[in-house]
Amino acid sequence: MRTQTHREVVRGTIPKDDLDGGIDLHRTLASGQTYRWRRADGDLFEQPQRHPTPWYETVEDGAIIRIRETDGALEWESNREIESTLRCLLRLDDDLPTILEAGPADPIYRAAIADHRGMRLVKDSLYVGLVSFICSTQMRVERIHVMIQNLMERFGERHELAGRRYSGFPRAEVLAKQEESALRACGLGYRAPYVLETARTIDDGRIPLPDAEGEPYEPLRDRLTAFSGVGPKVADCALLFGAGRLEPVPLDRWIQRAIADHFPDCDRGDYAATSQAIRDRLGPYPGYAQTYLFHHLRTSTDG
DNA sequence: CGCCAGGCCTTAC
DNA sequence: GTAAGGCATGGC
Repeated sequence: MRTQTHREVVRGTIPKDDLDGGIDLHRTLASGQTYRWRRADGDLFEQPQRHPTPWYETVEDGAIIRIRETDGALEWESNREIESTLRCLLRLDDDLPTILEAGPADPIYRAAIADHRGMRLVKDSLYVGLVSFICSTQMRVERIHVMIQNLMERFGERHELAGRRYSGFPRAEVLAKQEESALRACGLGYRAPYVLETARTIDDGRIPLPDAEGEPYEPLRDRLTAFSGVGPKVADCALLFGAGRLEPVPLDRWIQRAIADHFPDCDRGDYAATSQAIRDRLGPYPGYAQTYLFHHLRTSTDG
């Protein structure tokens, strides 16, 4: 696989004053929404101590992306202009205070938004979301990150900028050509055949990736479950963190626990009905509320 | 050792 | 249609 070498480093800054509610990169990129970022100093999940933060790095559509927080701005470096890309990927145009204030009055939700200021939702892509969350089943966030980083390093498009190497998220047509054993070697375990089958299904066009912006949410979620390894929960995550839909409330173990403890009236027995009940309960931006609850419960329980 | 992790698939009724 | 079992793997 050839490495694309880029010569010119392009830089820019986005003042935090331009972002309603600011941004906290650690909370946004290490909260189990996206697994395609690494941190230049090592462990993505370690709390960065001071500003400027270490660089967070990934590749998007042929563009290397390096970002960090300073006291007053979001700084970026790349091989080209990427501000509009960043605005999309990190949802920088979302009005965080308005969105979060519109959530429910319940104390657990209010505690969640008070403790994690600046956490934004991300928007990878439907494809990246599907592959990432097929890998997520019965797996801890930190280990999903290892799996996806392995896939990127072994099968992603390679780039070089200023002497540093970067890998993109592997394309479906590349994954489709691999052997199952090669995916197992990335640590995917029993999810390897699911990722392989989904990549092949997309690559050969058996099931086209739907346009996730122009269709009603629930039929869309049900359609995605046609992909191997994709049930309602994985489909919800792919739509929320990949496709930019804000309706889904993925029901994982943590959220099911939160429903039992804090919203017991929303437990309707099966996934679709419970999901709709909690969605109606969480206000106009259910996906945002869910993500704050998930991150809050997960980080306050296991430390 | 057993239990858990951003569940899904297959099989049995 | 719903209910069990199986599934890889590492951390605790």
